[in-house]
Amino acid sequence: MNHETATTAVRANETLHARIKAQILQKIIGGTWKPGYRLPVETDLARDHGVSRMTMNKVLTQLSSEGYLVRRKKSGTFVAQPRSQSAVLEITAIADEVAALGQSYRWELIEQNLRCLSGPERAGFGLPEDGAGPWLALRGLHFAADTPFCLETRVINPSTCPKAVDQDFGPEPPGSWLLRTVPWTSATHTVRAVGAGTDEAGFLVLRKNTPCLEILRETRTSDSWVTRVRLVYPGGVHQLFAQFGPQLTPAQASK
Amino acid sequence: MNHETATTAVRANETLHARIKAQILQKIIGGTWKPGYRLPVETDLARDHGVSRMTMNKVLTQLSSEGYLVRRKKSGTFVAQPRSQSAVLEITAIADEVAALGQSYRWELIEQNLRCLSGPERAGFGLPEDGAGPWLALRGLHFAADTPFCLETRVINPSTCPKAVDQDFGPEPPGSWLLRTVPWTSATHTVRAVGAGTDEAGFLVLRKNTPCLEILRETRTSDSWVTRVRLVYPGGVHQLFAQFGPQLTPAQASK
DNA sequence: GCCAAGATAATGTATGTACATTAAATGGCG
DNA sequence: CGCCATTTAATGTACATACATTATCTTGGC
Repeated sequence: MNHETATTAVRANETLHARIKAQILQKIIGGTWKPGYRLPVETDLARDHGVSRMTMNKVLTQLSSEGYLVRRKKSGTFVAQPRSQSAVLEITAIADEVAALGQSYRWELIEQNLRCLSGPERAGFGLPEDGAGPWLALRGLHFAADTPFCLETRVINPSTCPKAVDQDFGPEPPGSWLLRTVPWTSATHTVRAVGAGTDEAGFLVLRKNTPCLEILRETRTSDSWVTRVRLVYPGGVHQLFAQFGPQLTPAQASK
Repeated sequence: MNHETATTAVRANETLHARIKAQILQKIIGGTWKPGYRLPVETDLARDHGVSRMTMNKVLTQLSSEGYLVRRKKSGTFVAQPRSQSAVLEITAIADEVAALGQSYRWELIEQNLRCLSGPERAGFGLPEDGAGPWLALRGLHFAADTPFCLETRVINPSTCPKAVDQDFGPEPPGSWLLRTVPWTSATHTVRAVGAGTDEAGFLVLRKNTPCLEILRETRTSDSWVTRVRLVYPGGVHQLFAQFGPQLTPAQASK
């Protein structure tokens, strides 16, 4: 039955549903199927991939429980809207964050340039010394109720996100724009406590050396990075929040 | 076939495998089945619960992918070891953390008392004013290579963990002891940047007001809290690290 | 032209069966 | 006694089938 089209014949030895899951996931994170897109019905997908409905069901159920798809009876199966940024660590798009506090939000662009970075700048983003193409450098301030709330310093990789170069980030901050524009991403966060430097203190209206939370986030698509951002929050004001059950990474059981 | 024993007849209307999953999970988080315990084989469990092997397989597969169980072919199915603390946010048991850096580790107990807390102390743990039973109050320092690395301030709820009262936390820090002792837990983390207070600065050998990461963690079993701990790390030294794909909390798909 | 009742099309759940995979247990042979 | 081949007991995967559930669509009555 399963007649293996030429394209799928490549990677063998994984399980059947794992392979199919990967194919579908590729369409989602690659942006071929955009958020909201309704995919073919289960039975058709099963037929197209040459598997039984049960197997396709397993794939779709998994993708749904992982948050890539949303399924509704009778209506069909849809590509999910990107969850702002990790439901786990509640670092939401900053505008949402402020809105959640019931305060008015404003964004102010400070710099937008396609340029190379200085050594210290590169170090601040954890970027290597070598791959030094010109990048889109951005900086801006987020205000809540007219008080500066977060200083954002960002680079965008123009080779993975060329559209960003022509975009004007005056009206809309790059975070939410990227969220809308770039398909699916995974992110890495690093959190530290730092004292406000001279310019941070200036922008955030703090005394120098006030403790601040620094969040460094690297966002990637499949294999190259899209953007790196450093967010500096006045320490006491902001807090991260995370909740866990025992989950992920199956532990070793003793014999 | 499914003759519904008196005990299981209680909660109806959930799906079959959800109910069975809940029953098994209860044995795990309740501690009836301890970490490392080998559970009956799939076919027996299926028979005992009056369902098909496939259904039981679904339950066990899910619990395994959620990290409660570990399954090995031929060997059987085992209750997983509690994953130190959230594989997600890599806040591991502190000794592991230091070991990962390849440094020698030492723990030094400062205080261990069954007593009531002062108002400010309670506030520091985010505890309410009312429920003010006497608690086990602990404080101690973690050293890496003979440098103080983290100041730990903790309360343990004696009503959920009575054994802790008689335990001597001189040799072993309470974090890892609890990890071994208390069955399964979920945790809530709050992260802030603070300036070192007078006593923190003293213990950690810092100048007052040095930026520090403060991690407040509340650990719970099913419905009451077990312990609350405040960990204060010198800012630059420590960093949290978290990696995400899009996951959890299925998003709404547009129609 | 509106509303309600029923049909329908999609996903959701459960079962039975078959065979694959793997690592432990076993047994025989040197 | 120890090693290697074989058996076997457990989980892992895939398929076919049946029926349940539910939101949408359709149809018929007024």
